[in-house]
Amino acid sequence: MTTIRLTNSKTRRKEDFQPIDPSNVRMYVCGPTVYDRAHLGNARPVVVFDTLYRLLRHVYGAAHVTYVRNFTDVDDKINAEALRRQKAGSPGTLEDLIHERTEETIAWYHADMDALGALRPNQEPRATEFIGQMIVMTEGLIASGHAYAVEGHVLFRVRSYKDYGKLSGRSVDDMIAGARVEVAPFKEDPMDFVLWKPSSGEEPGWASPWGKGRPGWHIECSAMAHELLGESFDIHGGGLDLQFPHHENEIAQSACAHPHGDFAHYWLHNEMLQVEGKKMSKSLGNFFTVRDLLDQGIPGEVIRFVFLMTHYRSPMDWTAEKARQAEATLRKIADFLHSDPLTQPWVDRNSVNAPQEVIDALANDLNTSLALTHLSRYLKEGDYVALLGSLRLLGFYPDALKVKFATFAAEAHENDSTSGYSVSSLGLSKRTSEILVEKLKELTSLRSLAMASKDFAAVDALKSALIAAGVEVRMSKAGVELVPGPDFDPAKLEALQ
RNA sequence: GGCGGGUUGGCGGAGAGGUUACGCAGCGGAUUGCAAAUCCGUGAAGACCGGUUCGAUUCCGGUACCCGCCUCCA
Repeated sequence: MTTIRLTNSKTRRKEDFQPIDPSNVRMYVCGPTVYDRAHLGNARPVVVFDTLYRLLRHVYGAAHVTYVRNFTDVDDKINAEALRRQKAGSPGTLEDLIHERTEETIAWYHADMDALGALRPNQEPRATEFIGQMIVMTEGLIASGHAYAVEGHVLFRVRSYKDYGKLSGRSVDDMIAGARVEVAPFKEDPMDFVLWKPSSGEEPGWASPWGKGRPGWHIECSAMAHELLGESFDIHGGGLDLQFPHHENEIAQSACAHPHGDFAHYWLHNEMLQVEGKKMSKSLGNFFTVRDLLDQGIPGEVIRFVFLMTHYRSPMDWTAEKARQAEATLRKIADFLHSDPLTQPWVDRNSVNAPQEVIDALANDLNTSLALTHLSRYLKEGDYVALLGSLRLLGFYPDALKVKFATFAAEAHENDSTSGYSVSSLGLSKRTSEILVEKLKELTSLRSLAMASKDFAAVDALKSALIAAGVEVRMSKAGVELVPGPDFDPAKLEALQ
């Protein structure tokens, strides 16, 4: 069996992955706060852990992996948006409006992440469905002396957990020395963090032993991971920015609440995303969502491919140039997949496996970049089976690639014995195809005239016009081919009429 | 200030203690009415200083620079 090796943030080492129970490998990944469309940075951990999920399913069997990713639907930004809508006259209670907002955001999230080829996790719990468990856990922490209630708040007593700071390599004393946070006066220790806080009149809240309130951010993941995966599970993932304080606090809560378990055995953190060399931020004006890219016509497969080009523990720079390269490669792959079926070996697409070297690349701490290198080689060598298996493992669907990326080609060919036209059309309208064929005929006849007269002016004029419309023009002894490229604009083509 | 990560050829980006990464771009050639596409070939690297070693871009230490986190942003 393939041994998966993963860099464990907990030990700062690359380790052999040994599941607690190979018949039920369990992974928890911190999901989004559902207050708005997912931005591109949100998508990186989704693709990273989707890749790991697919690898785990490959190695242990699809039925033996449980992947949980939460939706954080308790949040000040959600409340603020709901309140804004209420004040703008939307009907319904504040709770209704909050629910409406989170439902709509979750639907967007699903649509956007589906477009990236990410499998849905086995479970996607929402914080609001686990408030009871959070309260029970908080009560337990108070009872065992790890937390204290004060002024409607419940705070975790950081000093009560000796390993606090171990995951992120920080000491409580150092952090206090360098702290820039304003400290609430009722905290015993400046680093103590909130498990429960009171809700004011217009904020959503739940009844609790400490009055009407809502949970702190960190407790939800501890409570849901415990409920769905148990006291100990295998992998906990998320973005590097969550390592501190979020994951540190999760560990502290869980370890103290469930002293017999040891929470997550392997912690994985993906590095952050940049855009054209800079941090993506609203203030720099380089902030965009996954939906923005999709709407610009950049397919999800391109986004996924660009992500996979960079190792997950390196910062990834999103650039237009990378998107261009990724798209060019996907087009080549699609053209190859779309080539004459008779030249390709017959395989059952749904069962073909990736070559071992691709599995090995992923098993070596998710070396997706190396996996893509292998993939390019299969393309170059025309190894249909290896390519198909690799695409599947990496989360690309051959049929979708063909529809989105395979070239439409209108081709006129002639030789001594035959001449004719062939059209292969995917994803273009009938009208566009017809115009393309018309232009092809026109170009072909102009060209034969020019070949005799040696006056190529008319041919070149038509050729330039086609190129301007984003259509690649290929002329050879065998005939003429028109291939709409990435910049193809049907409107410009039609204007040539 | 504290903590963590990084620095590979024009650009992107891997592996491996000694032997070509690879992709894009470039250059040369084949091909073409001209191009495009395709194919063939090709130059170019390991921030800096020191150590370990027969040998380091790869291991260890230091320096410089860059990035992130410490602010309920993945």
